[in-house]
Amino acid sequence: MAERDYNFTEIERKWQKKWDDEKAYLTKKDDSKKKFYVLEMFPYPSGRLHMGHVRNYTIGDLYSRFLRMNGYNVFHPIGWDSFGLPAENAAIKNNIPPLKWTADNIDHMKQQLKRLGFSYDWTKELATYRPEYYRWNQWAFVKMLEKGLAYKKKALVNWCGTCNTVLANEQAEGGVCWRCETEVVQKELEQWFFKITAYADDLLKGHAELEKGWPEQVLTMQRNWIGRSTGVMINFKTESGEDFPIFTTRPDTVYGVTFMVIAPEHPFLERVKDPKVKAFIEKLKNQSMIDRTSDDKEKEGIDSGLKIINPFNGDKVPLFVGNFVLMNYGSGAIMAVPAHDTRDFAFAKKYGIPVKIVIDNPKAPLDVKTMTDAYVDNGVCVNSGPFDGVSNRDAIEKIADYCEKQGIGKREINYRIRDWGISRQRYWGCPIPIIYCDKCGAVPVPEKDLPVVLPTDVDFKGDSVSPLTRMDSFVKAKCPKCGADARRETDTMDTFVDSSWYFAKFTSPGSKEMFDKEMVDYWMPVDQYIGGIEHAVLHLLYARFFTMVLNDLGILKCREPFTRLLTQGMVIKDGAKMSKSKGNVVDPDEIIARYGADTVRLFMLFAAPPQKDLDWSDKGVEGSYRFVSRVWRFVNRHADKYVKNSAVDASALTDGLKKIRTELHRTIKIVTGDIAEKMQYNTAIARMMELVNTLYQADEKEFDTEAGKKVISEVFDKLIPMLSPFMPHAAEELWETLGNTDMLVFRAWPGYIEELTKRGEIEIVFQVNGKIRAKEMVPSDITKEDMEKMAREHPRMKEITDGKQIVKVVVIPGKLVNIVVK
RNA sequence: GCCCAGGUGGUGGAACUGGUAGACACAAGGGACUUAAAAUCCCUUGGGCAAUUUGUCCGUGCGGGUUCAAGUCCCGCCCUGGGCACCA
Repeated sequence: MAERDYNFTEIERKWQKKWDDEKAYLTKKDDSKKKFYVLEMFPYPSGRLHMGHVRNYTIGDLYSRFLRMNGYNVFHPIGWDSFGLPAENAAIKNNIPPLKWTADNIDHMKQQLKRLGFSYDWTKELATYRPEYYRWNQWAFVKMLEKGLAYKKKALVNWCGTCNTVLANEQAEGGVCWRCETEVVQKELEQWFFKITAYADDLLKGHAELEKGWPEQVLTMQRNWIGRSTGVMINFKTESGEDFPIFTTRPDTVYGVTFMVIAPEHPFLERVKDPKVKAFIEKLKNQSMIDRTSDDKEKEGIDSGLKIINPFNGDKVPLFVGNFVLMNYGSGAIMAVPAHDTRDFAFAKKYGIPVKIVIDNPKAPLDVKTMTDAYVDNGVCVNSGPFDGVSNRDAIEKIADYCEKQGIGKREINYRIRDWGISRQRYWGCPIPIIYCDKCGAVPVPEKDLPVVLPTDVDFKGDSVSPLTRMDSFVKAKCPKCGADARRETDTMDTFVDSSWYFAKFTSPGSKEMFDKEMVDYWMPVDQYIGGIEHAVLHLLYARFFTMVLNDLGILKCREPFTRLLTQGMVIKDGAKMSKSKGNVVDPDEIIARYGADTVRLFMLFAAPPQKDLDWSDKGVEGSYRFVSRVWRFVNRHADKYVKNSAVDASALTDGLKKIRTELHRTIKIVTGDIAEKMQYNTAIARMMELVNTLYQADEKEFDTEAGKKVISEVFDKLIPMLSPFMPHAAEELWETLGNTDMLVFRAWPGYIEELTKRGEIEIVFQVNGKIRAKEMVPSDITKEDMEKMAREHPRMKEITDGKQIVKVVVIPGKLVNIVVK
């Protein structure tokens, strides 16, 4: 048969159109099948797809196609996370309206996704910048307001001077902006917050459900971020008898308090008159958070001159102002026990504060004079009044009990996580549906008036102030309560709000309610979510929070949105993440033009397992192309021998054909396992490459025999469908070449016959004292006894063991014989 | 400092619950085809030593250990990547 060129451009276009025409990926509710929701994190429409996207979506697509072929009703949608700063920055810089910029980018990237042949149900496409989407942001906001889960407060917030907006704590980790890495400063502003702290415990408890399906690392990161700690709020007293509460996790050390430390922002300090202390407080307040909390920063403090009284022993101790105490955790002040806390110890040494031991080491009694560091291990209470002699572990509970009984304190749980600040002083986002009235205050926009539409006829003056603030037509409004003239909120929502529920919206993008109940109940939760690990405490935490809130509102049936999570590695080149600044970006379009989408997809799956970083290699891509071409050539060369559904007569096979058949069935078995259980696509491909190598090495003449034709037909019937999730276009074309009229996308995943996966002959190893001394081919059904006999009689083995005493013989069936001699 | 993950040829990466280390691919070398090149197909390829088939020793970050047998398990260290780090 004449060999055809592998014209991938034409082939790929042809099949993309056919899939479209046949509505191959359209999804419907179907109770006869098990549902499976596969989702990749939706992209921000930055303008062009990058390799990270291609990898992410290829992994999801492979899995979707595989599951579809295995009889699942697969839901695989895609959309656009299309609010956010880049659009606005582009507007300021190039004078393109954000709406146009965004819509154009979406158009372009959509074409790119289509060119890659991903099996999305495009009828479910959504974009967060559309009013019909974000009106539900607003609706949810109002609901949360009603439930007390959204509120406004004046607070110290993270301000990024480059982005000109406030950031949530999760977005300012390490004191820098998550987007542009500018150092974040603290500003006091009126801001809207979501009360994620109310769900801190739920978010932690939910982890139990996720342990099977989420990477341990992500759960750990979330656990650390939430930072639950149990302790006691103890009421110390000021000299004038006022309460001075502090939170501690170590009530067992309360008798060892020799000073207290308070945050510089604490209102309690307003009474300080000493100018030296006041100056110090001002200095600290003006330091950025990164300065104040960076690890190499020395702990600094000053004696405020005020004294605090310990309710346990009446000790009167100095109150210091310290740079390391945080206003927004606990009560903004701490008790300090230098003898048993390393930080307190260092601070006490620096400022000459006494050290008082209250937990002694039973094995080696402590001495204040010779201590060089705090004693932080367990021990026995001393100098602790009625608690002397109690082990400090027990004392923690006993002293907590005592506090509660005496009314000088109570048990409390504190969290590190703070409420989620969602106000952004930017234009290109979802308007916060609030109207400010002088009489009625902040009034939510009534449901019937939603959505508050973001005006698109805006004028960027080139400054970085949100144009909304200057737009009278937007700002001026009537108070929904009293009808008086009022002002609209001009801040927009954090774009992480948009992405906190989009996965559920895919189930019914056009619904009249937030979701179509039937559809959302049917599809949710997402069974397999795929994306980068960088969202571990951002998107993934927010989305869980939102899902819980919507669950409590009765809108969602599930409480956890993502049953399983795969965090895929980055695509790197020359040892670094692909980025414009490093100049190591590879453009997907170029590679598709040169090798075709199937090759790109194959390479993405072959070069590394999904969880690991993937090293881009031009040569490696060529290798993938070579494989696609090898398959192409082989099938075309032997297409004329294909007989559909021909039954192989096992007894009529030559050894060569038998081997091919065994390898075929083995391959199906291994590939199926690699995809379904291990999610290890690189080895699945390697295994198929081996099979193709076997086919090439076979004696071609055999394929012309009757038996040969049947074997080759069986190979095609199974190999080509098996390849189709990896290289869908080429597989369809080859399938059609064979004269088949059905499409592989509707075909079932090939099965295998267990009996046929067993090789007739296997190689076993003979060892002496664990060292390999000989190898032999034997029938695979050889008995243990025969193996041992062969090993003992093998001339080489005899030679080595000759004259030595055989201590023991270990036989592992089908593997090896080890003769142990002395 | 603490908690994870990892360290395997020149390279990316394989190796089931301990049982032939290096699958598959890239690169390199050789051969076939070709006027030539590309493409393609085939072969070799962890290192050392000796050699005719072949034999033999070393080898999965380092040092110990358990075991008939260790990349895999245990103990101690080194390095890389990631997370957490004044949260009281």
